[in-house]
Amino acid sequence: MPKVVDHDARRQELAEATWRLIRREGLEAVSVRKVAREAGVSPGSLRHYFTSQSELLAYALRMVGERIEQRIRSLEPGQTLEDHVQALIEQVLPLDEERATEAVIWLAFVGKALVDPELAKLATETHNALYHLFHQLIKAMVRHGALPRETDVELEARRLHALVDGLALHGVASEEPLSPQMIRQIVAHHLEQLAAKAGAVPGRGEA
Amino acid sequence: MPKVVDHDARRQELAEATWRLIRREGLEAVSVRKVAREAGVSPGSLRHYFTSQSELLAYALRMVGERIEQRIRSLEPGQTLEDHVQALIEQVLPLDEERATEAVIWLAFVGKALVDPELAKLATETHNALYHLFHQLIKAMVRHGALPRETDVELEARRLHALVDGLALHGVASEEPLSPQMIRQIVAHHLEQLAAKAGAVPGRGEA
DNA sequence: TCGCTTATGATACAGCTGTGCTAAAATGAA
DNA sequence: TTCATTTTAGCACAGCTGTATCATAAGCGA
Repeated sequence: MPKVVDHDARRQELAEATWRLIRREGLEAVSVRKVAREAGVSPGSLRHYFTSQSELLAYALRMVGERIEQRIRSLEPGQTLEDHVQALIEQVLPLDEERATEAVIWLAFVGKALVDPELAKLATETHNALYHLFHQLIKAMVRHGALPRETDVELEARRLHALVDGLALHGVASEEPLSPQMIRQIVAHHLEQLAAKAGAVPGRGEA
Repeated sequence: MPKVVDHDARRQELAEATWRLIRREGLEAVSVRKVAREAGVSPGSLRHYFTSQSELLAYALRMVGERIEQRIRSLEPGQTLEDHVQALIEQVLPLDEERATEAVIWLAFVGKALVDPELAKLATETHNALYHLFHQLIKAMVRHGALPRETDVELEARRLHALVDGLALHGVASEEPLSPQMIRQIVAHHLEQLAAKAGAVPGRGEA
């Protein structure tokens, strides 16, 4: 009989069990034994796939990033540029259970990365990747005339980045979290306000 | 010889030791023994001031809130309303070591509150208090004509709140944190942009 | 069939955890 | 001083932690 699942698929299952655990009980609750129990395997077996706990955690975090990345890549271009930008941003916001879980995991890791140099490197990678995305979005919108030509791209990218991470945080807050509707509305409003001056300033051509 | 310090002062010292520990090693690293060692007392002694660990943590978090609150209260009104608002917001942003420590503590607690119902209640209180402050600020600015009359106060308060928490997060990020200058600039820019339409729309009087 | 690799399960170890308990020390009033 | 209260220190308990080691079991090419 052939192997039911291969090595990588098993690692992914274990990572998903880790996600569920983080989502339910937080990152601190993640222990080798609990993850194994959650995944329905023995602790010794888990250890066969991940030599150390940090290796498991790093893998679990990396998979979150890849899942988001894949979702973004498979996003077909929207009607207008603004719609597309909104759709892109919504991929990293806790608008459904799947993305809420990702947000919780992400925030938990960032919190731990504040003091764990090992995870800090990984967290910084993801952080910078997201900033880079926002930077490109802003730049593209300026290029297409959706944003004023005098827009400070870095400033707006950092502002959008902070807003999005803040919304993610508030969207998964324990009590009375920000509703998906409100989150969407805030993002839309932010993009509108960004573009406001583009309409007000008629000089869209060369100076 | 009279008592060198009284009961409450001792509790405060222990809370500050807890802060230092959280700042240095994270919330997970907080154990009864470590806090006691950090404060230079025996674990048994610590237990005399705080019956349980959660009582210590709750006290430590509450004290952060009170310190911020006191800083805000002792803030003398700025030259313009915009300056005052900026100064208020800056009290909760990691612009120096003291406020960075507060931000780390706050974020650590929020992370833990995601899964700990005990702390969730306390975290929600602080969260709501900050939202309430922002709500009042926006409302005051609208009343003073610094913001357009048609401003959606709740929306803008939530947006500002998310932005501020996001900036706090990025300001204490492990590697290449957002610089205080950049944080200040982003807040100032946000407030300017908020006010932009107030100037553009001349109808400041009755409709 | 044999033999090798991979996978699994179980156990053990040292270390840390929160908390409870007990006895000593220090303090302050009588 | 004497006495009662507060404060401190230390120890013990049960439980959980990451990790290492080992023996068993399963899969699979020869």
